[in-house]
Amino acid sequence: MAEAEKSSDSSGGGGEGESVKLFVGQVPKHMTEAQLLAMFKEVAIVDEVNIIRDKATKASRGCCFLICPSRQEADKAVSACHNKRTLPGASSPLQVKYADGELERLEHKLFIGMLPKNVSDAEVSALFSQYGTIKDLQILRGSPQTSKGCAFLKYETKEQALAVLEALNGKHKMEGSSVPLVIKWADTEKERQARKAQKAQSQASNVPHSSATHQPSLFGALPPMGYLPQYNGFSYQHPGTYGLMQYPMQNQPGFHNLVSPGNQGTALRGVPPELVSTVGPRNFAAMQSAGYMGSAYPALPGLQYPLAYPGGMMSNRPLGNSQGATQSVATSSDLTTASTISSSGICTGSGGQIEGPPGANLFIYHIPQEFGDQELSNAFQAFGRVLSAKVFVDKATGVSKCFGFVSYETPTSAQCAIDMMNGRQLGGKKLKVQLKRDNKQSKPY
DNA sequence: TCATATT
Repeated sequence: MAEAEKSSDSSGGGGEGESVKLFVGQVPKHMTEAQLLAMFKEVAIVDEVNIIRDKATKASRGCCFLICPSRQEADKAVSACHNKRTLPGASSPLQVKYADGELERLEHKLFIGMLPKNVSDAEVSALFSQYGTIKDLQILRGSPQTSKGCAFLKYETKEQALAVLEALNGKHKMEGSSVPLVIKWADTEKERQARKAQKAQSQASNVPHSSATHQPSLFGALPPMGYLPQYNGFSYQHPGTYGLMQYPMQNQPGFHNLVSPGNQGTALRGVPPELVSTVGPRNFAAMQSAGYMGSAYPALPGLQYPLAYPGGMMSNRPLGNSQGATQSVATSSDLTTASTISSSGICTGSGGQIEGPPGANLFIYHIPQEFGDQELSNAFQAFGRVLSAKVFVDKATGVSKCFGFVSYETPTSAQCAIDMMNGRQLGGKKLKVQLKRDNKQSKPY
């Protein structure tokens, strides 16, 4: 209080002193923004603290964002705090890092597409240095003399990147090329992972006939990705969501067919009416079993992306970020909804994890890769009422990490499960079943 | 290999 401590203000809106957002994890849920601000101000200049809260309950989610006026200050906060101290009530030390997408934003990194195959570093360099100082340039190559037609480039400042975007994107043809360059902000790490996950998913859905003996997986029934996006170019897309649908293939008909009938009206929006009957629930199953999946769709017009990237010519990442809001790769709770959960009214605890009393919670390792929450729950329900079952998955790829938790109502059930299941062969490996470690020891008083 | 979370 008192001192008006502004960062080097200078004049109007120069592109200098960009503020930096940090993500902080392992923040005890009871701490206030004021407390956190006071704490972080001891090590760096911090303009703002925002606790991340549950949308519904407003409860702290145990993490927050910090806004620092410069990279220098942000780095001070990181080096002073990250893994350095544990706040009272937290189970492990503070995690302080650049928020998602922040590093990329600060690097002014661009993706350049539609480069000629035979382009040289010198040519690209010469062209792009007209607009600013190149800090880094990588042309993706298949062999030393052939490019893959794209590159990544970092400029010193955002203004330089904006200048080249304005000047060249979609406008400039390089020698030896018949199409103009495509220039856009490079994907953030998160976007890349989302893309990767989708690719993985589409690969999985491309093996139509492998389900002879085992139970068909949810994704096994999906048509290959990339068939729907074109329709977003028509007017079928809900107008209110159009701008956000950067990866429209998440509206997969196969997926939504597994959702309750009441949802299908909205689930299928974006699909032209004449197609609904084709991919509708009943016919879909028939097509699937008849092995039509590979051939039914390609007859549709315009199936190829006009460009290597969906999103095409537009460099549509604004200043901060945003989008990604709709980019859920099928989450475990979606799957839970979709699968037949009926069995025994188990709550698999999607969302907040329900813990049982002390001694009633299990940690399980070597869970078969293909197990989800529901399968885990099923495997352990013989020994008592399962309050929750959670398999941990890689956030980006959706791949199981092969460990998880099961919580029972009573320690007896848990012990029984250990006796019966520990060391039991399930899938390829032997399960390891043990009591979950208890993190919260004594209360501080 | 123990609940890690990005308004």
